[in-house]
Amino acid sequence: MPELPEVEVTRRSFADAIAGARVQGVRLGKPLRWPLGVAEQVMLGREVGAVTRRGKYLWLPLHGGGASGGGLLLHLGMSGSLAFQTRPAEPGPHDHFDLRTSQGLLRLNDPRRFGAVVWSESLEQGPAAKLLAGLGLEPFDPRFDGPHLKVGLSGRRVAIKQALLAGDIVVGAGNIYACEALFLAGIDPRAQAGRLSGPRCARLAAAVRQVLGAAVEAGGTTLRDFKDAHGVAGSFQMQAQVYGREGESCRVCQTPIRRIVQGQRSTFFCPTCQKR
DNA sequence: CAGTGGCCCTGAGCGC
DNA sequence: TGCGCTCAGGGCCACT
Repeated sequence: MPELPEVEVTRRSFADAIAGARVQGVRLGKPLRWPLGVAEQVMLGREVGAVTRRGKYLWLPLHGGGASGGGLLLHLGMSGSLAFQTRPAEPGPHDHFDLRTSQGLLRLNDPRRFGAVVWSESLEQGPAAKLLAGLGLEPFDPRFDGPHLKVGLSGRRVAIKQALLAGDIVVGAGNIYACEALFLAGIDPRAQAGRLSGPRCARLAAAVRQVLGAAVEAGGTTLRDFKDAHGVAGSFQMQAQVYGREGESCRVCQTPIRRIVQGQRSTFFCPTCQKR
């Protein structure tokens, strides 16, 4: 479900509300992708700091407790969402992590359980460091531009769509936004990554930033169940040009949108507007 | 080292 | 109504 925009929208929706809260307890449901890796006792009484995001991960620093550092690294996987409630409901069958605090309950709901909540001593060490190590630049980092993309893609024989999705050059463009960015840039998703010209790399870098930025502003994409931490749905799906539109006509040239499979993921594109 | 595919799970939708 | 199949917004890891 959540790509960078959904994760960012989620972050913004509860960061202020939880900042400064004291941890009062933890509840675990079924196992997520990895074990939490810390005893509840370690977190009790700690103060929640400023929630940050790196790629599709959220970092929830937990200060104090004598031992100083530490925090929780969260990932929403394919079907995860966070809710922050001041009047907590009973946990449902897919509520697999609760952080009870003095200012409300942060709850992870994740039917497929590809998501994760992992304790780490800091972002720079422990499990967090390892998980974030291979990530590319943030799309809104000024260093992410055409030349950076060109260098990252050089020598790669995979299709540009798969190279974007890999996240080691630029993070955050998942299956929806990779398709949308390639449409916006007029690039065929099957084009060989390492063969993209400088100008096309520049166009693609701009398109990635534009699509992700627009999606954040629209509150993310709600295909079926994405909601922010206060239960608000996104609306970017309304402006999707290609994703999920197989057989429908291109909004620019009326050619039917095609769906193909790349690396076991669906790709949607306009065979007329997007060129190799 | 780049590239490929399996796998971790549950639920929805569809054809029969 | 029920069954079996396919597909779904991610990404780690083993293997070639």
